[in-house]
Amino acid sequence: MKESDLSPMQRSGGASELSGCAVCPRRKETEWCDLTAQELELVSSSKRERLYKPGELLYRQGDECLGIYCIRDGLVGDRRIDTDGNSVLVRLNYAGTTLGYQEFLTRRLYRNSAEAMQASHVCFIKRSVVTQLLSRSASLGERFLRRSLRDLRKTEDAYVVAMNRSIRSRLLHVLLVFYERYGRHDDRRGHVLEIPLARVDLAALIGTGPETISRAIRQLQQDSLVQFEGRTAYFRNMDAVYDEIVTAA
Amino acid sequence: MKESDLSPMQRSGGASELSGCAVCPRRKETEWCDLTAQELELVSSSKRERLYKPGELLYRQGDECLGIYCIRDGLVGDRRIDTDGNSVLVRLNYAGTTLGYQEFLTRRLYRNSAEAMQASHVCFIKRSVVTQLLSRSASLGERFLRRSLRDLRKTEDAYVVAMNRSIRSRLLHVLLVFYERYGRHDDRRGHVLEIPLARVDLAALIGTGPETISRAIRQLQQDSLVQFEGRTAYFRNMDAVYDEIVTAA
DNA sequence: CGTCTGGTTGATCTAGATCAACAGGAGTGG
DNA sequence: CCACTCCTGTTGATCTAGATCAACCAGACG
Repeated sequence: MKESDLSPMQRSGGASELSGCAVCPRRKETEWCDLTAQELELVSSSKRERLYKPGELLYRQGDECLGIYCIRDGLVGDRRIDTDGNSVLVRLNYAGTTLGYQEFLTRRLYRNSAEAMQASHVCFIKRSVVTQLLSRSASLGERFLRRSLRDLRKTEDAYVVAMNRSIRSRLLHVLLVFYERYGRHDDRRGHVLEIPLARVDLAALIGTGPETISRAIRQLQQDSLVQFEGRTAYFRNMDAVYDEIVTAA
Repeated sequence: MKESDLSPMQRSGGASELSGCAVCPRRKETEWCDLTAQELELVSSSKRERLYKPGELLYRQGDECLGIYCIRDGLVGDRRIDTDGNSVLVRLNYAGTTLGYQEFLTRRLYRNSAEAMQASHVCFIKRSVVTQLLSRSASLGERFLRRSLRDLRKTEDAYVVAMNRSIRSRLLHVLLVFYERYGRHDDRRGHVLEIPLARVDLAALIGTGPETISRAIRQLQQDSLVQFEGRTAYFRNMDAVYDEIVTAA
């Protein structure tokens, strides 16, 4: 990638219509929720922000961690690629999520790549600033502790699910998770969901290949549980879906 | 289980030859490593300790969390059982590990059962005491943050491995982990390992059934990588083992 | 109008699950 | 001391979910 294509939308800190943590609509959901006005100003004035196109990487597995990323809008996946090229989506990070805090705090190299799954608006706060904040605000550390505990809990659950549920069941599971976040109930069309991922990524998230996902989808349609049209999913029988999640398979 | 068999070895806190956190050989490896003498006395005088036989539970998935457990000696597994009876060993906790901190800090019900995999000597510190310590010692919170980050990292790795390595490869992997902790190099017998788990539990750890483990073991013997005699394993060709771990399969 | 990319389908192969039998202790009780 | 059952582990036979390889199709894009 040449320097010139690097970032048509890149902006540096300071005053810009994109900037201003104080007015960031997501701030209240983040670890930064109880910073003082002064501290916010410190962040606002030093951060960099940027829009990423789908597929672009915020950082690459193995890179050194220079600070912390904060997703203002969009969707970013943690992707791990192992020695034989096998790629797994370890986790999805939604708007309002602080990214890379783990490597930041433990001072290690990034263990996953962070990839924009949708067009995403992301801020970057450099190490020195975060360090300052951590030393000033006692509660910030605690926020990160809670966050880490939550991530641990989720990863543990994902592990158990992966161990003993079928692909079909896991697919239903993630669809349901997506529905809770992005879904709509429309009187005409019923439960509708715009799936935020391409099939390949859906596959990587579940831990399989695109062919298998494709087949699983067809199955769900044949059993008239969920109907698919491109990236749009219609839940035909929500009760049956819930049933199948809690029960075996 | 009748009340009378419950705990022949149970001891209550106070002065006993088992007690005394100040002299606990494991303390330096734990989250409690930099408590003051006074704080240690507080813990020592209020804790309960007990020996658990293999198979016994410290607590049960779904139970309320009343405090924190600390493994002085032995081996304790976090076991998760899902609706259809499928049991998975999510993690192993070695001597010197603080157990149940997650549920303690988030005030939730236990999400896994804690089961002694070997005879284990375990201390219990009740909620009120831990809360006191947390409010006094600033570094204790940070220790738990680091611990949580480490657990997260490990679980994430386990997840990725489970997603794209074969059973055989995963078995080799855990054997190697065990070797690093329990293994010996003997001039006569080479690399020897006393496996700390029964086959069923080895299976639950890897996420399969005992039959499959049995076959995988036989395979490793046929390929003369590892030799087995009951719970003892002899690594015949350590280089080949490492090879297979880093390379594909 | 070719080429590319993302997705679907078909055919085939295999790792691993599942079911069933069995073998060696280890305890228990007569 | 033997007969019994219980428990753990091993083996065999079979079945299937899912991986893998290959072709193909439709829309996007230069």
